[in-house]
Amino acid sequence: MLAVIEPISRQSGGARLRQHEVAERIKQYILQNRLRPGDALPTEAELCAAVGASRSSVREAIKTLTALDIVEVRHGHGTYVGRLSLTALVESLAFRGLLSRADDFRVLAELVEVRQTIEQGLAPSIVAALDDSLRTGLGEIADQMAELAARGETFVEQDRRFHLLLMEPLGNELVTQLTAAFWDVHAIVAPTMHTTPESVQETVQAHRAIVEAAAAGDADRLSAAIAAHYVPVRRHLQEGPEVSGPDAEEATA
Amino acid sequence: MLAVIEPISRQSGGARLRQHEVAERIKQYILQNRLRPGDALPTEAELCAAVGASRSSVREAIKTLTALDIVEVRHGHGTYVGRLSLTALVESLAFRGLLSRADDFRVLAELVEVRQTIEQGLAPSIVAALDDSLRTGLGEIADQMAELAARGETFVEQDRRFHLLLMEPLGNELVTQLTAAFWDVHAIVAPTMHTTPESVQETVQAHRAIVEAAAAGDADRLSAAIAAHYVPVRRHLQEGPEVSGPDAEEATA
DNA sequence: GCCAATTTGTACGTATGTATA
DNA sequence: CTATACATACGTACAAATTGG
Repeated sequence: MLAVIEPISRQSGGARLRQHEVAERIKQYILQNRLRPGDALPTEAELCAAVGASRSSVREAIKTLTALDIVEVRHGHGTYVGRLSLTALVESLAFRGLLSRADDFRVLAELVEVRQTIEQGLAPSIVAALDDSLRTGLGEIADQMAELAARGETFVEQDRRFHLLLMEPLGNELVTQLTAAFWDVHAIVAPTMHTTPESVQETVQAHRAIVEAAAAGDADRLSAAIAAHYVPVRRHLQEGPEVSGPDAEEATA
Repeated sequence: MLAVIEPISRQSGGARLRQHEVAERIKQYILQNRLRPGDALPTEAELCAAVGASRSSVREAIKTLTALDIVEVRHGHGTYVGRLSLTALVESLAFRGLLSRADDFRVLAELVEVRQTIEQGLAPSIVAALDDSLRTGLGEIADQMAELAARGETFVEQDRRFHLLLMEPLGNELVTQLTAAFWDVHAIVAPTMHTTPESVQETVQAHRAIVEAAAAGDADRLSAAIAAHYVPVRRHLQEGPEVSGPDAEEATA
């Protein structure tokens, strides 16, 4: 079972780091055995014996792969193939945004441009893949937003689900995950962004317009509605960093 | 200097892992001291003393942050703030692609759809930001491609530079980095993709058409040229996995 | 609920490789 | 070339979490 992993030759050409070699071996092991997310990996002790490295090196290699969600470790249970999510992208981009947040929101502005480009560009595909359940689903979320806004409450989770539901019928898992990732980054870097009463109403109306355009099956109208949706977001980002979010301690958690 | 980092209280609410706490402290240290990529971080020994953790925990935390390019370690020199690149996204997506490659190219097909959506969606902005140096730059790369193709050689690096140069004038660093990242993922998962003589010629012509459309300042024509550019790519992906690339050992390196 | 086995997490000491002065 | 500072690797011991009897 572990025969596929061969010990590392000390003098193997490139004098690279031990942990890198080990990480490569583990990736190869997953690929060659065609493992899937959730499948069990050898224990640390077995890996040490298999690749001929110390436990420290094996653990540091595992740490790297864990950060990329290639492997997943459960304390006291074992090591498994990870879900290969985009958590690494979220953490990396979020930290970049937090670093530049004090100066300006350039990173976030760029992110919004990417989000808008993707959503508008996929508008034709969205109307083509339209579905009754999707129509009603989007409508319900928009209704919930209006309700919550009327009560003076926020609707961050509804907003996230709305944009994910919009992308879901495309059947493109990467698009869905990128949408979620970008939304999460935005939420981490500027969580309390549009909370003024006016922009809340503006946002509710924008989502309504998107629902109606999608229901009408008009791609151009949908594209325009999406563009309008991001107008208040862009405006807040240009107003400067004084809107601010929580302190660094909580933001990175 | 290190006073900002406070020791970790054992009983601080969530009974989380040591290394996670340490990683958070390091991130906070970077944020609170407003460090920039390349700035020096305390040595491992100093970090140990500052957060009250052992070398093992500190090193594992650093490993996690290194994978996200939040910190960068130079052997025998020290630890520094990382460049915050998208290497983590590349590694993660590339491995996902390699995992599914044996079965199909679904992941890669999804990636191409995202690339095409972004490039087409930004076509209007590109023609708006057009520049003489950009025009000539794109033209030169296209010429090089044609030359190399005539000699029966490949032009992977030219292809990469072409698409990066196309995005550069937008001034959106995230778009540029995402373009590079997606291209790299594609190159890792399917490096020897379009090498049949016909598709090579097709690709050369496609890039020519993009240059001409951009030079003409016609956004719709540019969008169409980009769409045409991806047609042969999509075709190869649909043809199935038998085109194959290198074995797993080299692919993950 | 308790105990024991397995597995990962943390700590510490030591030696080695690497870069700088 | 020597000395110093630092990261890397190895090994051992123990703590914490999970599972099963």
